[in-house]
Amino acid sequence: MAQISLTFPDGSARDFEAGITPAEVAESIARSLAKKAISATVNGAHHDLQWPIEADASIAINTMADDAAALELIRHDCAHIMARAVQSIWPDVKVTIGPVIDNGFYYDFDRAEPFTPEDLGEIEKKMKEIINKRDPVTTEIWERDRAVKHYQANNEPYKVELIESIPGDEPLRMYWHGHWQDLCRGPHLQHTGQVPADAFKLMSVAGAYWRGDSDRAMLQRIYGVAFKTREDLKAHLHMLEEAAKRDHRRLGREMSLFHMQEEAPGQIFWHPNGWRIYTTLQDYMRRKQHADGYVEVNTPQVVNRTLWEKSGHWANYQEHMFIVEVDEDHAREKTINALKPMNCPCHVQIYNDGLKSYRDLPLRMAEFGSCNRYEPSGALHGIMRVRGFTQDDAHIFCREDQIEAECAKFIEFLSSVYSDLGFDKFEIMFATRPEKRVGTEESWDKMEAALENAIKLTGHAYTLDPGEGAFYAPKLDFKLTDAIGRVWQCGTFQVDPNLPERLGATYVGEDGAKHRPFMLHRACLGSFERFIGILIENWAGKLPFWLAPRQVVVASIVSDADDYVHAVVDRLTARGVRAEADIRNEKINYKVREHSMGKVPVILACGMNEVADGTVSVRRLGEKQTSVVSLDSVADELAQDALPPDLKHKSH
RNA sequence: GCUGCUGUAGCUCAGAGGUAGAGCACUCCCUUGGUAAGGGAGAGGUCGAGAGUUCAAUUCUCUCCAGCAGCACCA
Repeated sequence: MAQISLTFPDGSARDFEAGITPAEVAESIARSLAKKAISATVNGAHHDLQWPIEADASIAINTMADDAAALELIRHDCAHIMARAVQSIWPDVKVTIGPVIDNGFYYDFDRAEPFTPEDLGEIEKKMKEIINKRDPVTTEIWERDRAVKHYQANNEPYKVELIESIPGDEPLRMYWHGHWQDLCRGPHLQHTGQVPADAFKLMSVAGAYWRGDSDRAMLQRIYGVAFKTREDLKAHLHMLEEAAKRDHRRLGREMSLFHMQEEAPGQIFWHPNGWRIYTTLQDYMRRKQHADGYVEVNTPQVVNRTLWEKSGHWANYQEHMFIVEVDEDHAREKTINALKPMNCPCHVQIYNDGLKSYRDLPLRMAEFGSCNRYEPSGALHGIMRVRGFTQDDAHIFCREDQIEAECAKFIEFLSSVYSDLGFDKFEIMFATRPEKRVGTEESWDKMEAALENAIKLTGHAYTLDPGEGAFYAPKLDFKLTDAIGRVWQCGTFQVDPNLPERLGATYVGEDGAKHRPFMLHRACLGSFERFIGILIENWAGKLPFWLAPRQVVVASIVSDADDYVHAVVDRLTARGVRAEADIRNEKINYKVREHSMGKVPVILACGMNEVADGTVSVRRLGEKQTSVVSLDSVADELAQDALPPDLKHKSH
């Protein structure tokens, strides 16, 4: 037997016979280690204890103390145990795949009847039984024909299809959890009892297409979460509750920001409070863009189909457009229009009106463009994914040699906006030429180099996203991270040589000849609607003072202070602070509770002491402490707080 | 769009084959209270829409609409 040398984490090495398994290695070190072992890391790869090692390697034996390995195995074994439980309750259910995902796992089943919430409880119970059996997990490599025949005989067509899609030179690995068998690349735990029986929970069942293809069968996917300990599970469930409390749909209702109703699906009825956030944000963006050299325009909502035919939207985007047919009696025919789903074709119309010189470039044309897209009903989600929205859209018309500078300028712009809005962390995805594309290699080289150099110029890190560019040019996507670690793609910067071509945009160059400009599509927030949703969830409704729809409530403690309350409100209003009076016949406790729950950042309480001294009692949201301060200094402080960040920077 | 679930008062939800109930919110009265719910009274609903079964439907069935979760989509 050949000898191999295995190197341990402490740097020591020992010789073993080739073909030894990590389980045997662990056994040779200590009995107790062999019992505790769950898997091995061999040459950096996650390795089953039962897989033989044939050559020299580095090896580490993993136990439950190794978080990454432990969680992966627990979740993966949980998926198998769930599938086994399902098949033991309903033997005719067909199994497919069951991978590990963030915090848990899922498994897709084919079953005629839907799983109900009660079914999930029953499955959980069965899973616990299986875990308590401590059935050994075993594995074998099978010949392809044998595996196919096996699954054909067992009426598991999805497994047959899976096998057929695995390349011929890859070994097919089978796993058994007790008598239950599954095709799986592994690794797995040693026995089912290593899965903590009190640290998993089946969460939900939902449809999912077989192989992610909407033309294929709809399967039933059961989602579960699994952890090492019951405490971890409880912490996770608690976190989900906290996340649900930030849900912008819930906060939108509680704070009376907006509502939606079924006569206008996917469109928003903005209430005064919500619209104040919207206009404050829009005013801010307008100032920022103006300061950055943009001109602002506005273009039509309803545009004849002929323009969409020219732009290519009619051919490529029609199913997402609201079509408006106007029956013009006198014309004896219908005029077909579409609500604009994007602003770009209209911006080219403004560009095309009159001759443009190279001296006009770069021309940065911005519009808070209201767009309508007929999104599939299942895609709608609160104000985050809607059918009517407004983009902070702009198109920069420029020469090819200006792309790099414009791109760098935009990255700086976006970085400053995100930081003003409370997002310090964002990521740049650089999407390069896809397989199906138009244009010469030389032009792709230039466009990609321009974007890459621009990023480098700004000193930001970026992630390459190969092959994900548009068919005509590369692009950058900007993803920000919110307060609870979720990632949102909002900003985008897209080079476009295509649309100017289609719509015949030109400029007169230094040589007196006509040239084709490039068009750079760019957005920072994406859509105001979605971005406000993100802001609400990021701040859990407690928006920074300058963005808060209701900034100050001045509350009377006794009604003799009512006149003073009004005077305080007037004083603050004059200083640009959004202040309102609460002189209702309620106790101060009641008022404090209500406005705290309404997420009003500052409550100023006024009783007879304050009236006498010309002071107010200040209570800031989230703080129990109050302080009595002179009205003059509070007015100064709040007036300063109410300034949007761009104006604040100036005044310092 | 697909699969499943849901739709009852402004909100959160209970309910039953015989045309509905709670808490909070709302209105009025009492109370003037010092930092997260003072007390009392009152008003408020075509039970998502349409059709069917039935003596009778908000309840059962079907269709549609909308919402929720996930999938697919996001040129």
